[in-house]
Amino acid sequence: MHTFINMSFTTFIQSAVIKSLGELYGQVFAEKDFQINETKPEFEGDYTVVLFALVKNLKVSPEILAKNLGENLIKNNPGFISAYNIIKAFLNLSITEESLFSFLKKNYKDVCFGKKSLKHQKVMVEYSSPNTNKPLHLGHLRNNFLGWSVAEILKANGYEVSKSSIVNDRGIHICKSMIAWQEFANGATPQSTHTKGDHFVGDYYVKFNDEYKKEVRGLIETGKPKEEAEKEAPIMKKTQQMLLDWEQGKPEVIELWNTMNGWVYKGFDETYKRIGSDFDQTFYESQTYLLGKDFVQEGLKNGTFYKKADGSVWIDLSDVGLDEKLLLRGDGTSVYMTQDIGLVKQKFEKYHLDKSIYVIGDEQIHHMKVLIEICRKLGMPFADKILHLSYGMVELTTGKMKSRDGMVVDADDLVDEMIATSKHHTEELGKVKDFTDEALKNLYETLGMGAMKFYLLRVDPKKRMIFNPEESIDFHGFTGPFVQYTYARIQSILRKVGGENSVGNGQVAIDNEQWGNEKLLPLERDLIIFLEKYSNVVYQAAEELNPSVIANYVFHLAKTFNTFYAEHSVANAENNEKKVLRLHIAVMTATVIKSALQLLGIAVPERM
RNA sequence: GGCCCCGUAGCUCAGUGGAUAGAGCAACAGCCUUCUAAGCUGUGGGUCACACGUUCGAAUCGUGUCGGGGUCACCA
Repeated sequence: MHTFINMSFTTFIQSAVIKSLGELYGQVFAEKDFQINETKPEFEGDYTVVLFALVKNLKVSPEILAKNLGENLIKNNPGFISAYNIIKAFLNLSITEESLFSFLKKNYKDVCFGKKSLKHQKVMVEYSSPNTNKPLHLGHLRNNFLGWSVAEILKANGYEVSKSSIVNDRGIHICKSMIAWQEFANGATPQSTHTKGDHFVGDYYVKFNDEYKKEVRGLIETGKPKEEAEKEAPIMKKTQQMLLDWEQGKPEVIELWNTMNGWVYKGFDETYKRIGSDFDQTFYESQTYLLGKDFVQEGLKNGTFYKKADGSVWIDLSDVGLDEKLLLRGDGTSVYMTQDIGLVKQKFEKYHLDKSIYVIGDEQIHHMKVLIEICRKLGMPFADKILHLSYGMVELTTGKMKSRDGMVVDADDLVDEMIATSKHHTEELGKVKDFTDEALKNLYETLGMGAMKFYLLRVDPKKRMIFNPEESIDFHGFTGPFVQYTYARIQSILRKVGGENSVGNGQVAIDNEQWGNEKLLPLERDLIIFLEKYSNVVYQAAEELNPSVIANYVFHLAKTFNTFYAEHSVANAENNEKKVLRLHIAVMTATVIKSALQLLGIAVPERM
């Protein structure tokens, strides 16, 4: 008899316990009535049923309940549960080796292991969303990696995902760098100065702020109050005039705007290519900022909005604990919120989304709350399908990053540094001296980006994180390269065993070998049990929109394999059965590592 | 001030109702004629901010206090 388990072990145990309890006590329980945990390493067993809640409910002693349940579980599932033991009200269950073997045989080289089939639900993940007045920095990297990874995780769970970005390409801040360029550049261009376009424009944004501060200081010295000085600084006045000219479509302003944005886009494209960000749709605020005036009229008509004496339009949200919110200025121009609602509406109508996820920093939690509430009040059917995936700011040990003051960790610089560091480490170790220049370049990129992405994704998104620019990102321990190294070592084993024909994962011919009679050693058992949990981890990561769940899992997996690797030989195992078993474990570990890292946007090297 | 988030080892972080709270880094001591030492093993390091409460059981839930951050724009 062969027990074939077509669900996760935990799920199977859950339903088995429910069935047994029904037989024993004639009562129907749900999953929430008891807990299944993994058994602590100091005890015998693989999974633990925590019985305290049931003891209370059934009014029996823990010992008797555990004994009855343990025996019934074995009786009903002899192919799956081999033994039980009881400590206090913890019922520890051991899984049969037969189940572990059949699990391994079925899944060991399945690249889709852990992923779900299509569920016909459309999700849009909006991320990155840069301003076109400055280059990307460390905070944007967290956003980009998060958005990309969450999209992959959702795909792995069967969602149809499209990635989008809204480019913030208009407004007063864009005019600031335009004015500064007009005033100080003397016609310089990225080409003439050999500067990357986004950096070139960003430099003028900084220049604007320097000049503005200088002017304000000057005005204060002539006796003007600070507030007045800030309003009257000539460069600021010019900028405000430029914004008006832009909105009226003044040709020379539009031309300059197009030129400078073009420079920035060229720079962004380069960076996006290096960090692996891509988008199925790109929205430009210059094309969407007028959206939303229609629904304002509608809202006025049905009484959701109201007009003040100066003609401005508002909504009152005090009934849900929020303030009044302006939607249209007295002069009829719209604000950020108005545009945002217009774009949301357009997105849902055009793409028929089941969910729209916004990857935006936690400083905008309030804004998104207001946005959703207004949609709800307007009776928009998608109001509750909007999700704000908020993440904490990346702060430096020296404080917050400010583009205005140039106090930032620049994305391009950091990428360069990571790649240089991986080159340095690789050369020092000298293991890949036979690589071609092309292969070396790829390896440096794989490792450098791996270190960086893992570093930013291993932390719970909603927590803010602190980056110390003095200490560069590590390549040892809880890092991307650590996990990549485990993968490369497994490939090395496979090359050794598979000989010349082996070109990578799963290429060793072991499908037809006879094995499964040798008793499992503890580390072998741990690895199989841990591999089995991958499906649950992929599911959990999607539920929580949290890639750190994957990062933590894959690190633990690599760590466990490394311990196993140090203790037991695969290629020179005690006998052929052991060798075949360990090859199954090794191949599956590599398969899961590759799959998990892919969900984080990280590639794996065959050698390193 | 109102609302929201956070506080776990020297540092960076896991752990959200279960067994003696875990990793990595840093420090120290070991391990390369045997599948890659970017690795492995071990040692030291904790009033889980504090107090009270709920519970058979609390880092985890509730209330309060202290400390840090965010936000409450006719900026985006």
